[in-house]
Amino acid sequence: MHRAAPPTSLPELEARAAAIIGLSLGQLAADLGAGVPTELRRAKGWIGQLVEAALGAEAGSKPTPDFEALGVELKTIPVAEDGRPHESTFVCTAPIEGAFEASWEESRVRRKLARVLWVPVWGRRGEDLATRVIGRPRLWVPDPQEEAALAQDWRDLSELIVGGELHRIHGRLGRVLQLRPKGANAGDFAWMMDEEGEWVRAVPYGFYLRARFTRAVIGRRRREGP
DNA sequence: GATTGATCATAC
DNA sequence: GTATGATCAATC
Repeated sequence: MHRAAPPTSLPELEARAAAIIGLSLGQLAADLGAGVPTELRRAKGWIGQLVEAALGAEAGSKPTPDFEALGVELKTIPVAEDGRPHESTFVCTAPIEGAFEASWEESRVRRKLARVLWVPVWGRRGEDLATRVIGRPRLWVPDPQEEAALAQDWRDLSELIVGGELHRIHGRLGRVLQLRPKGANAGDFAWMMDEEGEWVRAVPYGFYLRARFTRAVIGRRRREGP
């Protein structure tokens, strides 16, 4: 797949993102010389990777922002016709004992979400990938209220991990941020410390943004379609 | 229909 | 295995 060179400025990135509004994923893939998977079930990250290539995000698996020089993270988000997100948004894996983060300010969640370029993609579940359409991008910097909500959830949830209260962790906790499994499958595990300080096998967790939070974020001052 | 727990692909 | 990119599918 052809990959654009990284944008050198924020206006350049925003111009590129604006230039692909209204394109179908089929058109975008063709422009980049890429094929279109027949089912997303076997290619869950494909849309994100396609938009990365189109906008010139760095490839690879580095724990750095997609647009490193600009400090911008790219997130595609599947949305319905009314602009509401269909899904939660993965942020990062949760820290395990031995690599926990002492403060919200130093957390990966905060760094990841410092500046996010949201690219909505219209489509219905099960819809042919090629016919889904790129929506209007939004550059998001959390406002003080949003950051406060994120920080509180992060602290509450991190406390459970650091305190080893693993049995209390489930997806219903958190107003805007939640902890959910993030692994290859149910057999996947991580070594974590329980309340007694014993190392135990536990499912690896990840932080996710709730869909209703993302909806509020990308819906700020929305006057037109996504 | 929304949500939670489970799952899929790829790079290094 | 850990990071990246997320959505699936059973259940509420």
